[in-house]
Amino acid sequence: MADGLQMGNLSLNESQHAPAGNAPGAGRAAYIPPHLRQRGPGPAPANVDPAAAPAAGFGGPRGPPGGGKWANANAPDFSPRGPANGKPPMTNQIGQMKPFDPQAYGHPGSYGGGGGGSYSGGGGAQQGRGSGDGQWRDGKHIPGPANARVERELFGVPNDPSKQQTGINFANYDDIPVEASGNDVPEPVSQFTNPPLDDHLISNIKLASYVIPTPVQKYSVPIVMGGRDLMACAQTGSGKTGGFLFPILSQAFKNGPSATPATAGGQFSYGRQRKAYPTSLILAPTRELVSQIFDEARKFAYRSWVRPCVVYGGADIGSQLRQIERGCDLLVATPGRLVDLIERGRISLANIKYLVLDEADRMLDMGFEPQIRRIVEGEDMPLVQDRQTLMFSATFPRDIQMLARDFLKDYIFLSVGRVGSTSENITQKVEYVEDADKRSVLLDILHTHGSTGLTLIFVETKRMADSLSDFLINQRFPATAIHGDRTQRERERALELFRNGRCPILVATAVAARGLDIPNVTHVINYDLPTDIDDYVHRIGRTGRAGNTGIATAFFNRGNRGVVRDLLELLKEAHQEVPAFLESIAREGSGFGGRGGRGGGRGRGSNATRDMRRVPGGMGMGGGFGGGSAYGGAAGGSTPSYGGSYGGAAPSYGGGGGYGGGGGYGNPSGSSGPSSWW
DNA sequence: AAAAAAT
Repeated sequence: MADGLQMGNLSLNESQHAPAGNAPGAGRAAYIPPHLRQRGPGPAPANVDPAAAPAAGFGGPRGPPGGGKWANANAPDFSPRGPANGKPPMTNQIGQMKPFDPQAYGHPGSYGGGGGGSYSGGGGAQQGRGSGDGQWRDGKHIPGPANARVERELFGVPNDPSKQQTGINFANYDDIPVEASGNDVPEPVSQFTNPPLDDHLISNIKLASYVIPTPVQKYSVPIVMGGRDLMACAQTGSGKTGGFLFPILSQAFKNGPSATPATAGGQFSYGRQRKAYPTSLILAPTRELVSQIFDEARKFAYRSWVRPCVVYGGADIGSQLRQIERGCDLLVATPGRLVDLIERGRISLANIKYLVLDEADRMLDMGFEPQIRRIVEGEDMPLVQDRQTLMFSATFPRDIQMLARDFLKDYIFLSVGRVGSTSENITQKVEYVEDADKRSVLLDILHTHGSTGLTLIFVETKRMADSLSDFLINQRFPATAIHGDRTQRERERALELFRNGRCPILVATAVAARGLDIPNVTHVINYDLPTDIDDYVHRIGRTGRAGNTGIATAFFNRGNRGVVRDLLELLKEAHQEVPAFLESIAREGSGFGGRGGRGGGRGRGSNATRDMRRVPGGMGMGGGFGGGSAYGGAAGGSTPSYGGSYGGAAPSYGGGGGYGGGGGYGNPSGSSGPSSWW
């Protein structure tokens, strides 16, 4: 529709996206299978010179920088700032998740019928988006002008409870144990100071009212800034997002943009170049999570030259394309949509300096491994030694360990205490409730619990989510629902209604189980218990965040006896009260093995959050899969040690025949079998 | 078994 018009309009400004400069290795595109990679002469470099690291990525010239060209502080500012937030006029564009805030979002109506009309109206479309509107000029970072309205939108007004800060300096954080292992682990930092962090970033951190780094951040900042790869077992509420955004953005602010590879689109050089070359890529499993990370990125990129972008499915791709065209330095994406955009030739990964996989275990659970491998190994992403890779995962099962081995080099392993066990911020209750009684028990709880805080109710099916929220609404409770069969717009609206407290009761399926950081969730109710204890851990982790306390109630009956043992173990580990019926049902089950399908490995192999590189047989099960030969005969398939220092059995990269042995690596059962190994 | 995710 108005697409063509807008493209045309933009083209005037986008020509500068034409490749400039000459990036080494830009021609490399051929897929190199994992088992042939990283096999250079001997171990990967034990350490990367912190000073040298950025040189590979940021630092090169990039014509007029993306930010500078249209969000130019010097450019004449005609027009009121287009879409109030300066974003593309789309209805379900990420970040537009606050439809009720006219101040922040202007007049949504004006984009409805008019389509691109108002959008293409001159400079309006090209105003700063409130983030990433600074520039890089003459080797210097020139932050854009301050903008009170944008600041309010991004950071909220001081003391606004609806913008309660999350993931910040609560004394309780000191109780969260952190374990770092690997070669030459850098000393953690204790404050947001320069050095090592860039001043502009620090000022944005201050605007966001972050005072003291969380434990993850204390470690991740020096690790990432030191050029090291990272595998972190941590939850979102632990400040994980800042953990990767801070060092990445700080380096970017300090070193400026990197060169765009010259080859890009070289053989298709007709027309203008509309391909974007982000320097940082963050992958996450769900749209909502990606959206949330993007919102954080906008905060910390405020007034900088770095332009954050977001892409995900279910939303209009046209507006996402336009967004990307206007400059895309840091891209937050779900895997499917990213692959789509790569196929369309609109995004190249050749310039990636930082790759972040967030909620990696969840992404594998959701079957994203092929897409992730394609993105990381099958496109033009720089090789593992030419980029920095950070993986975050709540758990560290074998398939994640394998991913870590393939994607990371000489990484530091960080383990942050898991929600619900090491922190006792969450009071867990388990009640015996038959299915038929669940509704009335729920009503009791909702009546008693009062109106303070938000209540998140988890159910197992989408149908149940709808019917339960209908039921609650009929009972005059302000409820709404979120699940995968709702449209993206409905999902975002539901989440926003919940966040801002208009609908303090949210009925959700697994879509909301992980990663979402919603302040003020005081009560999580597992109306239906999940069959996987990891899911349970994630769900209750939606409360008790940022050092606050929360309550988690679970309805348990015999239909849930599959998780009874894991649940029992978890409650004990978290020093929670264990109801007698749980103990006795657990004993009933022990008769026939009690561990249903896959119980055996749980809690050790599957839930592991330890650095498995030095654990003999560490990849979970002693025998490993494929007869133990999958990794060249390494006992238990433990991750190869780069230094070869963990004993003879572990293959080191330089060791001849390390991978050869069983020939198992490329074997499908080896690379895709982790979930079916039992 | 269900859910999520590109169309």
